[in-house]
Amino acid sequence: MQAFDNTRKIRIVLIDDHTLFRSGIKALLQRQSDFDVVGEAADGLEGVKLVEQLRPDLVLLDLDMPTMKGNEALAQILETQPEMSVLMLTVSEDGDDLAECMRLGARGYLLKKIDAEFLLQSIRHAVNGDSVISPEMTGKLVMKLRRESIAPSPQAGIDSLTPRERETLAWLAKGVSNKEIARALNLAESTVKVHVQSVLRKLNIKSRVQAAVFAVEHHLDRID
Amino acid sequence: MQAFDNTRKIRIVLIDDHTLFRSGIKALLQRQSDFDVVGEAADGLEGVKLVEQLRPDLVLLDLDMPTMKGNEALAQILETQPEMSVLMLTVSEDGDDLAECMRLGARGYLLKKIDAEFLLQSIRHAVNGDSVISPEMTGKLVMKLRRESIAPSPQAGIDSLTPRERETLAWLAKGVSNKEIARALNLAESTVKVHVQSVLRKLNIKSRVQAAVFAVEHHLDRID
DNA sequence: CGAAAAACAGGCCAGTTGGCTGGTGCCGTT
DNA sequence: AACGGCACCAGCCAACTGGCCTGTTTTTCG
Repeated sequence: MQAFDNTRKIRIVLIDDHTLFRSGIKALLQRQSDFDVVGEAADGLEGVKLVEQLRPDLVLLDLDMPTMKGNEALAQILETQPEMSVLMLTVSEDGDDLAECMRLGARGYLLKKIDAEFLLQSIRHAVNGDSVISPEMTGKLVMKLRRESIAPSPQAGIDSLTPRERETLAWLAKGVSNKEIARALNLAESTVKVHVQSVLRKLNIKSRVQAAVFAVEHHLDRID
Repeated sequence: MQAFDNTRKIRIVLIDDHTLFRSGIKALLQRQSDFDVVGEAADGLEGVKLVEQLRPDLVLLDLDMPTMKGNEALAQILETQPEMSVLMLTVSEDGDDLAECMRLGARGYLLKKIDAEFLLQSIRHAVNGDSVISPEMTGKLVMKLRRESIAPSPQAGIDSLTPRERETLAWLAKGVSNKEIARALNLAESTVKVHVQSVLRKLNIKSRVQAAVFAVEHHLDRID
């Protein structure tokens, strides 16, 4: 279970745009004999560079930051260091934020309202390779799972859809008619029909109903 | 956040086939001033009856038991008391066990190797409506999520659907035409149309596409 | 039992969809 | 300049859908 060499301190990098918050967390972590905050950054861009330089054992990363959003920073960090333990530490209780970060490969997702002890324990879990999620958010993850538990589908064709086709599909999944989609996208109905046709052909399915189901199952039903 | 009336003790039922284990957990819980173990059972069958009699605030349920498996017991409990907080407490680190229990509606999934403090905290989280999962297992849940997919939604009209209408809806969600549904269910097409009409009316939606999306989002797209 | 609910069936009609052919213009690559 | 990909638009037609009508039979339940 103990995958981490516990004779060495856990080297941590802190990335958050709130200076005061960083100070507090840093003080809290430094009180622990086995933690060492080796660097901090106030935005994603700076943070990514810092992580690449310092190669810490763990990164605490805020989601809502200027210049580079936390999820982008997460993606960049994992691109060069796929095994890095990154714990998201955020105020966002949005299930989509949670899902996106975990899909990207975050080691955990913690809400800022957790208590100190939970944070400390979570960090230790994380460096040992476990995933941690705030209890308030676990339910949302379960919800995602329950919804998405049904789908062996033509995943392949999904990439071949053009932006316009995706957009049309998203509207289609709302259950509206071609005419209404045309009005929404400011197109002729005939154009919408062409797009729908393309979607059906590319996904190798037979009806718009199946297209709608496909869209829902692959989260393509949001219009951005 | 505090959904639970904390002036009252949390009434707990313990279901596990290992007597010694039950005794230990019971002793542990009784040491807490806010916990009260009101009943225990050595197998699922007995446990389900006990839960229906006692209506506790929370159930600790083992997965691996004789006569009735924990997941069956879970399903039976939730059938009569859908809001019951059931925490699975098991040795199984199988991701599929985890996923099945959470899909069925368990409030949490805890490994027996967790420490006492974590169990106590988890119980408190659970009665407050949060979901809890052993950190070692959270990663497996995330894995499931990364492979599968999404969707939130409202509507209580589900209950008003008759069995035949549900069946029709399930077929509808496959994307087939009324004629094909008729063939599948051995009905006249006109009958299928009536059922579809009823579904649209009862769910207060406008098109079969929306009905299909609804079915998928509510897991009504399986034909039993 | 008897009433109510559900399931079944046929038909009518306007509107929509699926599937097709053929056309225009734009853009980036070659 | 030629090419392919994308977005756009028009029109055709058979088939299907949504909505609504009238009924009958079966099931459910007080």
